[in-house]
Amino acid sequence: MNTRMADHVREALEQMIITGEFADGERLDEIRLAERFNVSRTPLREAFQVLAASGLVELLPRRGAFVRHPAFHEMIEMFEVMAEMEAFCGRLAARRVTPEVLAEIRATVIACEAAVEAGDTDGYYRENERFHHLIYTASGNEFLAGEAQRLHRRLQPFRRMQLRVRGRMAQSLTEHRQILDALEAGDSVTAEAVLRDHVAVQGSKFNDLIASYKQSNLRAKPQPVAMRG
Amino acid sequence: MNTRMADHVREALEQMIITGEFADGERLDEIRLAERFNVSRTPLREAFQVLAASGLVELLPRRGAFVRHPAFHEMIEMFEVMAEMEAFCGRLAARRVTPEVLAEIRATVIACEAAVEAGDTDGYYRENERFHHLIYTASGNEFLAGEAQRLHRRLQPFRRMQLRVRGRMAQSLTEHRQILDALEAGDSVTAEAVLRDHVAVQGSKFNDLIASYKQSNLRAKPQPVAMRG
DNA sequence: GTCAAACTTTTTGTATACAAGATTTTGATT
DNA sequence: AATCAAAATCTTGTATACAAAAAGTTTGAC
Repeated sequence: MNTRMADHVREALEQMIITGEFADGERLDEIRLAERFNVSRTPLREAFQVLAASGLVELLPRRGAFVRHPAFHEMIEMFEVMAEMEAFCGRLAARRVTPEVLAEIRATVIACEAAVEAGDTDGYYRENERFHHLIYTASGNEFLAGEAQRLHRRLQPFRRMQLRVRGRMAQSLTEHRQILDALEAGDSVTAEAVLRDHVAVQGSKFNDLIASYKQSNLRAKPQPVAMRG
Repeated sequence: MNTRMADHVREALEQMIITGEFADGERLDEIRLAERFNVSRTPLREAFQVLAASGLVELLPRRGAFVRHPAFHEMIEMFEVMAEMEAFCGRLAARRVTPEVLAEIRATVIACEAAVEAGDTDGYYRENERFHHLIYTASGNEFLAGEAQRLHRRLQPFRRMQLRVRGRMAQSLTEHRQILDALEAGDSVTAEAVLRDHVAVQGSKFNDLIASYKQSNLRAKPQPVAMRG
């Protein structure tokens, strides 16, 4: 357990930002937040530094901390990178995955099947997270796994939007099974290709994403180019 | 110009860590460093948070900030990811590069040729940095470019070690030219493949890296597994 | 009514103070 | 001499104080 207030505050703010509690460009008021979390400004400002490092807020010197939601094109860019990272994980995993991790992956696919049959979206979401996390681990490259997990986390809210689309869960499951098969067969080419398509935003997924992005409160407000970094 | 002491201190510490001024596992003494930089502990600690976020130091609650050099296998993992990111940049760049950026890339290759002929290692190093940075930009994916640059920066000292190896500069240059040709031809397959091999640590490069790693003062001290994250 | 200069209020960045948790030292005991 | 516990010392984490910069407000000239 971590006893540092700064860490606690960082986690809380991170969650608040990711769940869209602040509008894009909104200033994080040190004094109000300090009161709200019952801490002084010192740990709060330490939290700001970390949030800025992960890109969730932008620190303008002598102006303050401003929350920064990705513009639509930035989100597309992030998904493009995510797809490639997962594809790479899959390629490595097909060669390196251990029997233990493979067994765990198999278990999540079975759990996903159950969730789809039960129409349990939350359950599916949870198992889906576990599936992807395991793919990262299976790559046998801890650094890669860490980076993939970091980006995955960043995209969490947008992925959640996506899963709500009708029929998306069933299609996702089919792909999970294909990936599992490829890993079991040691087929790195298929594992890579299916994972890339699984994550990439293309075809009808693109239009679905536009729709959910517009509805969400994680939109970036359109701004003159000059104001953006 | 940034007037914040915290930022200045962060940059200075970053450079000191990257250039091997601290041993792996060494504790960063807040009081001594505060005196050295002529600041109080507050901005110093803000700098620590950012350094921790980028993995340069590890923050152990109520114990302090400890510098963290990558173990050899971690460095190999980072290069594996770097190779893949650059390969991806190359693939995208072959399709998306603008005439302006392509012209700049051409210019760096010419400058690299001059540096090799003059035996100017520093000059080559500088142009090499510019070349890779331009490849990232050419991908047309700003997020990808940012992440690639971040990792590139992290690997900076190890790459520098590598370039000192005899004959390495000339081989690097040949590959730069091949990459440029592929981009001009819009040949994404070749651009991707050559860039991957260009960055990847394999074959004789692996042995060279072992040698320079051992000599450098960026080694991680071997530790019982339990003590590592 | 508009604009800008001067003043006021807020807010940031940094220093300092202090409590609580680690670490080291000391000294007693075996 | 080795071991352990209590005391002393050092460090971290947080609160608070304060100077300087930014934002907001008033006043006055045109």
